[in-house]
Amino acid sequence: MRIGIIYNVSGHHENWSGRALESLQAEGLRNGGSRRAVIEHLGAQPCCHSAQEIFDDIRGQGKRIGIASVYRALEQLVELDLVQRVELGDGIARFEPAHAGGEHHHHLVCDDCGRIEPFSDPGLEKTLTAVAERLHCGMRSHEVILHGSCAACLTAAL
Amino acid sequence: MRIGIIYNVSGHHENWSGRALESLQAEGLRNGGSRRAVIEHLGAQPCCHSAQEIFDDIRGQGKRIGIASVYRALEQLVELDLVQRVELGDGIARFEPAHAGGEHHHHLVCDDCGRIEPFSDPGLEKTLTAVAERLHCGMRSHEVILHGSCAACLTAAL
DNA sequence: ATACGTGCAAAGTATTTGCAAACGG
DNA sequence: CCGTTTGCAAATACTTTGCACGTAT
Repeated sequence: MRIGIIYNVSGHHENWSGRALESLQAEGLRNGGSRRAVIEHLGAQPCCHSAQEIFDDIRGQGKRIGIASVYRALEQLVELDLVQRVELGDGIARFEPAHAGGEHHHHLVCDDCGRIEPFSDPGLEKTLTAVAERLHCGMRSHEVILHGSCAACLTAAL
Repeated sequence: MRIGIIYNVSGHHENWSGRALESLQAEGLRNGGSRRAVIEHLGAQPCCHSAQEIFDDIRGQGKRIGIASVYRALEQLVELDLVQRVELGDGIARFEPAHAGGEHHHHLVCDDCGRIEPFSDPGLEKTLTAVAERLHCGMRSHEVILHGSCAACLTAAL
């Protein structure tokens, strides 16, 4: 099944791109066109996208870029904790800006229509922190995936 | 990084294999040697394994099996909700018996040593149910992945 | 000037598919 | 028997790597 995207969460960080570019500069990395294009693309997205989607979109803007550069940029950004890599169960890795504060979101995958719906829940975050505490593990990130039917498919099934 | 396994959760369902074989029979499916071998292997494992690991283990017992049969069996079992497919962030799909009752577990991935530690938490399950309720989604399964350091690596780092 | 960044093409893995032979009921 | 299941090999899909050339600093 093809997995698509539903944009329901509007609050993506306004200036994640700027922060990311600064972080790279602080690392002594240069500012070539491809990595910058990937960062700008990610910063404009409210939810996760695959390397292929990012590549296609950037090419669609008429820019010349290779898919290898997309993967290389993503790898570096993940390494610096600026990007979170997400695997939702269809064998394709997706990537989205990692937000430092409480703007974290998770994903609901609709097994009927394949769409991805982001959601967030403060109680869930608190519970996860408590669980990590109990396990005595140094939790650096976490990821929750709900599988089922999205609200739209549930309604349509009536 | 290579991801390995830590076996810390002992309570895997005693007779999952039997139930799975019955379900297949009820579906009118036949009982060939390869699918049965995959089911018996899964039933004996406390945590998730990749298709390649399952294949290697079955071959190691001297049985003749093709990796395509492993993938085909897993696909059917996932379809019937007898097996849960899990992706932990390294691009390899893993599979484990899906337990109907409350014996569900989740995964802590140690980013230092690569091991996978299963854990369970009743409070977490309740929170997830509540979240699904609030989202009005028909939740059929869910998956939580914690990334960080396992207790052993935290201790070693002192 | 020099080391890092990039595009392309080739290689590497994980997974799926085609097919003829083997097998279960 | 007849349709399912299987092993093998080939094909596919996603991702990584090698390398020569371009570019930022």
